[in-house]
Amino acid sequence: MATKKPEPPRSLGRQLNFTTGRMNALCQHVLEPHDLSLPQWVILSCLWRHGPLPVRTLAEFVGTGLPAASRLVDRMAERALVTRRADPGDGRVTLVDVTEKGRALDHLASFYEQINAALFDGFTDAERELVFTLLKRMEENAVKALG
Amino acid sequence: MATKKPEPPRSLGRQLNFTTGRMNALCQHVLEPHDLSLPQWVILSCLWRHGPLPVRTLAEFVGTGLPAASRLVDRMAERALVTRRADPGDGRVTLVDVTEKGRALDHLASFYEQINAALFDGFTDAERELVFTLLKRMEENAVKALG
DNA sequence: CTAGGTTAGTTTACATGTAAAGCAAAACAG
DNA sequence: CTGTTTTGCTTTACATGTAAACTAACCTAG
Repeated sequence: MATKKPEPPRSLGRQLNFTTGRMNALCQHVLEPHDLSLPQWVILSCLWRHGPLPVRTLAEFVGTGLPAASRLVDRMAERALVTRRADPGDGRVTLVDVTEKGRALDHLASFYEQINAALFDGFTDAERELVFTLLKRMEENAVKALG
Repeated sequence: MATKKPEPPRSLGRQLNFTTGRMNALCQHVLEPHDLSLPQWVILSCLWRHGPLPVRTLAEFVGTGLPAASRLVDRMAERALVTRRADPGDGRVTLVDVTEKGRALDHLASFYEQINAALFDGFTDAERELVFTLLKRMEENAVKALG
């Protein structure tokens, strides 16, 4: 009956994207009841621990460009999770701070540990360390290859 | 001078997303001269090796839902890289096939090996195997945690 | 002080992802 | 055969990512 199932080649990119994708799906699944997306949680987790911050700092923390961070802040501000205000010391800087409503979610501050635990289920301590080490080395190789 | 640099916690999700993000940036960088995005390359690489295929099969291969795959095919059809036609045997199915113009790019068929090589630079064979094994186990754990 | 360059942020245009609704064809139950 | 369900795909609405253009504020050289 020839079940047309093209076998994908053994590609690192494929495996990385699939693993990361599944993990992000799991994150979204856990955050959904709280009406938070993963990038929004990252922003909040940054603000919970380090006071008001410039948009640039948030962008670096989230790992995206300024425009993406700016718009994330937009939406979160619309939902009254954060506020914007000009930095009194530097008129260019927009300081983002968390509101009461945003702080009310700070019980999610260590939700990522729950994800770590789920993904690392059955892993030895040495294997967990290895995962971080290997991923970091690949990241550095990618950066190097980008020139 | 207090360089405000919030230290992110040691999060697997963070490391996975950053490593994968860097690698995808590298992929886009390599594909850019050929006017191909990474998902578009994945579709083509599937069509190059296995004849005309239904949209569903492409979606599974790319790792996204049907709507995303359908729209990818849209754009690639606009650029005359692929064609759509109804499956003569099943009127519901849209068969996607690569055009001459699309096939002209098939020298990129093993471009992912170049990415593998760049990311694995300095890795022993055992380490490369380990990366696949560990990533696969995490992926399975994520799927399991999703229920 | 002013001119030019840099920096921070926003806005716009566009590619991609998901979820949910809609549609047409096939499969199935009676 | 007919009515219902399932399946495959598309469409729409929306969140997110990037790149490039634009604005505003700061910095620096003169």
